[in-house]
Amino acid sequence: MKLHSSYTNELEEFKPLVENKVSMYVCGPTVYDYAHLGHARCYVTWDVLNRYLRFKGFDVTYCRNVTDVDDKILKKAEAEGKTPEEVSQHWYKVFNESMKALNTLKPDIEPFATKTIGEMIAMIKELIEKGYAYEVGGNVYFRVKKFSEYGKLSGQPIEALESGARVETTDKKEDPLDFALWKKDEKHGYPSPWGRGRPGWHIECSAMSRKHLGKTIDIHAGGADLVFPHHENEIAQSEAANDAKFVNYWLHNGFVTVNKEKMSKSLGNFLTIDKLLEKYDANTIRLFILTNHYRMPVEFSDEALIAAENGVKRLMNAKRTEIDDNFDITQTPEYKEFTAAMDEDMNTAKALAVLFDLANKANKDEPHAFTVLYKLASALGFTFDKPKLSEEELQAKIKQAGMALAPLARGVRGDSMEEIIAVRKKAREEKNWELADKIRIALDEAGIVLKDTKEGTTWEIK
RNA sequence: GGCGGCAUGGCCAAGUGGUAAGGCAGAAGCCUGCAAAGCUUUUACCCCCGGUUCGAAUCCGGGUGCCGCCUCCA
Repeated sequence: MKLHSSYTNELEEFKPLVENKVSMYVCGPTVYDYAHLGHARCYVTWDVLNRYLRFKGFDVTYCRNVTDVDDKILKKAEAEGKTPEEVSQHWYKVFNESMKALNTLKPDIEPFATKTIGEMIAMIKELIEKGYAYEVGGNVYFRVKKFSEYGKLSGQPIEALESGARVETTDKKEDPLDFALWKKDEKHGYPSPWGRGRPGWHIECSAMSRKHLGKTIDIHAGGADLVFPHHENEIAQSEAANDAKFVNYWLHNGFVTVNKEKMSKSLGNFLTIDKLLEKYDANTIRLFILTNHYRMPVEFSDEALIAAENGVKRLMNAKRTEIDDNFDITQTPEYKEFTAAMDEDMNTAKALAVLFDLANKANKDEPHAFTVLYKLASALGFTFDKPKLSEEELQAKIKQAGMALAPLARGVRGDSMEEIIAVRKKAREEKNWELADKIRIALDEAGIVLKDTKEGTTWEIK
């Protein structure tokens, strides 16, 4: 499999450190607000990588952190009169629900920053001992110029960074480029050798990654906006502290855009996952995301989501057969096309074309086509399960239709689908098309779709 | 200003040297009592100008337009 490394800016053959095992770290959310479509894109993209590597037989350890110590959390807590813990716990729960609703696999390890403070402090101490960091009045900074390879990920010459660096008037830093490892904070801080304070954002990932996955890992992924400074700084911290290469494959996803502009909190042009899920299901959002290559920008629009929704219908409407687990899909040309596409830096657009091809074949009764479709689509995180309705919800729908029908057809009580279909069948046999159509419309309005086939009439929930 | 990316039919998009996958939308036909679903058919001078080549959407040079990062940000 080839992956695009942000580090070399080239496609590279993926070779894990340990054969068949993959360690993968994805920068997780700062939990203080709703996640939006941009976040969904990120986490769905890496969910697909995670799933696909497993599908290929790799033993993946997927770690995605939760940043629960941050200025924004403190600010929110203050504004709402809550503790920072209450705020982060609440929004973590919301985030989790969104991820579940999007049908992403739960990471194997989901470390919290607040539970890794000890490791962060230890790492900062190591950096100070090695001369890569220094303390000034309760703050600790990383000495950027000391790390000679600084800028290698973002491709920025150090001079360029220097001229653009922000100089704060109150700053006690030796150099404007230096960034904080530890910030003094008497009020909400944690005890440390430098007094009470909080960790800087970058050290969190370095420490959590080392704690859970080791000094050198296979894959580190995240949004393209994290390249600089976040990932650049992670490299500096980790490699300076560990004397070892930090990450073998740096992977970055592109943004979701609105009117060609990046969707972001600050621009206010975002759509939360919550809101989105009210209108579109997880498959639709996933198809919308996977239609584009993960490194390219994706332009959001309702038109695009509706197109994705219709595409999902095509997949879901494929003629279903029993899944034959004994059938070896790896010998099929479709499997080969699919994996060839995915192996080429996750060419999901091409992989999707194979899925549509399989749907067409299933509809033409090609044997095993649905089995292959089901398995390949599942590898991308699509689900063929219908949204589950409780018995009560289903009864409510049937009753709604039954009530609408009662005045039209004597004897219809609307107790069961069998009864309603039988009434319609009789109407059709009597060529009473008007009644037959009204029954179909009433059911449709209640969210139940009828399909007339040679074998008889079937129904399903919309 | 520094670094990086993108420009393919109405919309989305694949495609890195041999005359353009796929999806959505549209049109026509089949099927159907009518539908829905499905099946079949159907629309491209690949941003512009040069160059290399027998041959370029694909390589090189020069333009034009758009976007991202350089500050918290997926």
